[in-house]
Amino acid sequence: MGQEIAVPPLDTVRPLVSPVCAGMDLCGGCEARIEGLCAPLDDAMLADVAAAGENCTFVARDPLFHQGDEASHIYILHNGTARLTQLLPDGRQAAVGMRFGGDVLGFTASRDHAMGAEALGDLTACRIRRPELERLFRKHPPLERHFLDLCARELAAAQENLVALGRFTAEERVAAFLLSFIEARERRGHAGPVHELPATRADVGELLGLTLETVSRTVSAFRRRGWLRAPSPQTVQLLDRAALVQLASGGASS
Amino acid sequence: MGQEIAVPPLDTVRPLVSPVCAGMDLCGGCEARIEGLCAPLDDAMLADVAAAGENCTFVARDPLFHQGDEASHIYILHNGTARLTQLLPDGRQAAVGMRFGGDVLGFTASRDHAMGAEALGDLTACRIRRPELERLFRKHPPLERHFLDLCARELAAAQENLVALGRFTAEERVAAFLLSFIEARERRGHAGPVHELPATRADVGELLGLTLETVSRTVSAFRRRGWLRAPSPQTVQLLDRAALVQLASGGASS
DNA sequence: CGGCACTTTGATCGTGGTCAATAAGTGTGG
DNA sequence: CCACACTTATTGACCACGATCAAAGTGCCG
Repeated sequence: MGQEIAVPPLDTVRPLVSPVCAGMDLCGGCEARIEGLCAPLDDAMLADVAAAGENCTFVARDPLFHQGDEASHIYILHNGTARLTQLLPDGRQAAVGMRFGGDVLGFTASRDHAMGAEALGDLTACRIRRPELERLFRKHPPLERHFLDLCARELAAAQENLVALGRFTAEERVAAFLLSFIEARERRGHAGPVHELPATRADVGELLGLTLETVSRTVSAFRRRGWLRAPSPQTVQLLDRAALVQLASGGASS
Repeated sequence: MGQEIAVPPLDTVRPLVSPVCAGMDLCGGCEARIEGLCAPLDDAMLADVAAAGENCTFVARDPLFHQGDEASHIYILHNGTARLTQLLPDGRQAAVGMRFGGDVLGFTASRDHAMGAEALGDLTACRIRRPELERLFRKHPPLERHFLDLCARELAAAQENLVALGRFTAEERVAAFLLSFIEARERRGHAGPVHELPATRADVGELLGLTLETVSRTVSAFRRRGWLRAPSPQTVQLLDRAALVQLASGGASS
């Protein structure tokens, strides 16, 4: 937003799983401190935020909150992965995104959560009551500005995803997902060439508007083309990132 | 956001074309003053905002700004309709949403606009330079809060649309579009049973991730079922709103 | 009247969904 | 240690929704 804040440089693909500016460590102990990303947050403020937060832990498939619950807290993820989902009246389920250490969840303008959040694997977070957050906003105006930046970035990410869901083929979506996921992990310091995928094929399908079979077939196709290895179904290693980037960006030269 | 602000009551469908809380008149002369919607904005602040704005007018298909342009201004729409679009490298185009009087366009955290905006028909707006907006934020902290609310609502709307694009059938999308569009117009005081649609079938298709032929066929199907009338291709009148709502909400009982 | 942009409708095709069978992995209890 | 149940992944066969290609039809403006 204001102040000519630079967009992180390593964003080669649309942020399909998590907004760009994640990883601004709001209350210490987050898995990744990303330096120089957004507004510099001063230590006194961070200490206040940390003091206001209540730590909590979750295991795989624990809900952080349910769709329809009153939005009484916001959550700041420390370690682990979560996903945001919405359930339709007839039982169809869609996922809106994945969130990682440093991301903020459950910050909404409406009284209730329009979507639920659940942990994918072990997860630690801290949560802050909404009235407490309002108090922090009043005490530290830059914090409110920080949330405005966060919100604007999440919005931009969601709008890019709209384009992907509206116009991308299955292969383009899976490529975009893999790249976006791996970049989000790398940005948080997970360097290894082999990446653990904390989501089932069904989870990925819900995120991309595809069925689990299509996700499986598409990953297999990428494997056959030598674009990636999958030592196990839950791990991936990219072998030809350029080919995937080409696909994932709505490739001009296909 | 904070302060227990009520979500507008007349929202029966997901806001597919425009975020819920549009229509908060930021600089006078807007086609619709919507009372009591969000934070009450005090007159001195509104006067300052109005003074900072520069009025501008557009005709059909004029660009307000292009994808990739530097985000030097934000735009507050007064009258008319605009749409946000993104062009993919290979020429595919997607639309992210439609915007109406009272909506804010072009407010982004990155230096450049990730998407373009164009007028659909005659349009009046006022634009404010970013540095000027920053100055207003400092002078009127509630204005910054107002933008945070706006942004959070736009985010929620975009995320709902993600679910629609990921999981809805063609008929569900078209139904959701028609309802959302008509509700947005009604909320701005356009009461009549017959609504002018300032978008071609191709425009609607780009918004919904469908082709123009599918949009046309779907509208025809609704017409045959007696759910709507279309005195001309560019006008619609709903005859059975309940049936459309049923479809558009991801109907449990189909 | 001609030209043009948009819409409608039809015919056909293809991507991705659905249904189903098998395989592989994981944890539990005998 | 293996048998068993259970979850997840993979692959195949088939199908359907919506895309694509094509041809009229309609309204508007010069």
